[in-house]
Amino acid sequence: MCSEVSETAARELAPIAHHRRIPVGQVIHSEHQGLGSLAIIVSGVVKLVKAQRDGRLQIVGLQYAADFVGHPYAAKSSLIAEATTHLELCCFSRSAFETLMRNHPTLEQALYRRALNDLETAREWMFLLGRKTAREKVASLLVSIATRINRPLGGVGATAGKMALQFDLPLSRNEIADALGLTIETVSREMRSLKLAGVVSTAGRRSVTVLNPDLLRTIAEGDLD
Amino acid sequence: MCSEVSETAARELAPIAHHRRIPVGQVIHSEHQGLGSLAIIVSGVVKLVKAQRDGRLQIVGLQYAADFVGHPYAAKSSLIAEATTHLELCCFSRSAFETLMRNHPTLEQALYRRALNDLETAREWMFLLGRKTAREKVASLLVSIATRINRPLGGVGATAGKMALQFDLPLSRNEIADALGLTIETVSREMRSLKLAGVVSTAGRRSVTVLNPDLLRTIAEGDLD
DNA sequence: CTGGGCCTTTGATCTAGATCAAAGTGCAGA
DNA sequence: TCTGCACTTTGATCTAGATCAAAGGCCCAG
Repeated sequence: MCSEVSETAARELAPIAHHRRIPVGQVIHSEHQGLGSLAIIVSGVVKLVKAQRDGRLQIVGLQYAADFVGHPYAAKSSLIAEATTHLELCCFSRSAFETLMRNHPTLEQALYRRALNDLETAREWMFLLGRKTAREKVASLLVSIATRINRPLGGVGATAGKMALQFDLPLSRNEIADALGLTIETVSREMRSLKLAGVVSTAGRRSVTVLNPDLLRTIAEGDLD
Repeated sequence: MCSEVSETAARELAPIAHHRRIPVGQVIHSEHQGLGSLAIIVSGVVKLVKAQRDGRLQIVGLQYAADFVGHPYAAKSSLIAEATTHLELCCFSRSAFETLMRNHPTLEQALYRRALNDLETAREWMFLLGRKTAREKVASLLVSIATRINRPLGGVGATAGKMALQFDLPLSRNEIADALGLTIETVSREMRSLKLAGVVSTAGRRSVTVLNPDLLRTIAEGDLD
């Protein structure tokens, strides 16, 4: 059930893997004593948070099923990784994994490509944080979540750009605010505005239905208003 | 004169490298027709820009001497890379470099580490864009530039955290604004404020002298205001 | 099924930084 | 050395989103 990272290397990966279940809110690894392990997410969502002494927070990454959490070789990284939903992980000891990596170029290359993807995603988000309006930010997050939340292990490029039309937010309003560089009040108001515009509807605290995916994407891209 | 990327692989790298001089403002590669080449910066500064149809810009990365521009394997990346100063590059054809990479794990690993560094830097910047005040942003950029601008090829970890006390900004006010998610007027006002506070002084449009590096760093970290 | 805490929404007001508008001023070219 | 203009500074005003404040309402424990 674990992996699908690479082809032949997967066989050697399996023996050193172990499965873990993690409750909401638990910290996977924090600061640089993230010593422990590397992991692939089997199900659930992990947020990567950068925090400052004074309490300011910024979510700098969301990892979904099939994504990696933690980086081999990475020295520092002052990040906290925390489960935002119930989580199933497939964990590897860092040292065992790095050893394996050195012997399997395909594995190393797969990880390298993931790092490049993460970098691209981070830079996309930099544009959002620096230049988008609150409304565009909220719409963008919804598109991003809808596009990634239901993609199962394996379907990396296949279902590209396909939005889920109904899903549960993996984040609280507070976490959404910390992902978008906004306050929770502004997030709430922009959600309402999108509902009034008939773009989405909600039920309970977490459930979202996308009524007009094209419009949602248009708003997210800033091609409107 | 080119490289110092890795140890033994450097010998094979040299033959496929060629040197290029680039004037200010020239685009190195753009969108995904960045077909051309990968490059190591010998001297000068490159900005990585993400742009939207409506003209909004965000600088999502600055690359200095010894840094790589362009990523092997990278499929997409809707980025524009442009020289913000006069530039000397050491270029490699993408295909030749990738072939070489496949045969030299040390090279691949070196690139992987660079990608992880870029990722860490991008996430640091996400915090800045999402959660710092204008004053903190400007101070942070000055610290960042002062720390990197004079570090020559090779001195990666050695001079870590050491700020140059006098340097020329590699960016115009407009570029600074696009890096920080601000307007040029706000940048100007915050610069003045830092000058009035005796933290820095300026001469001409580009030259900056850091009068109080500790205070500058403290302001950047948000431990003060 | 029911009470209460906590997350969320909604409203009123404030403000950091944007926008609009005019002067300066460094600097490349004549 | 001088001149033109793009870049930058400075000032006045506006506004998107923050902050402050007060209900609601979801959801879990009992």
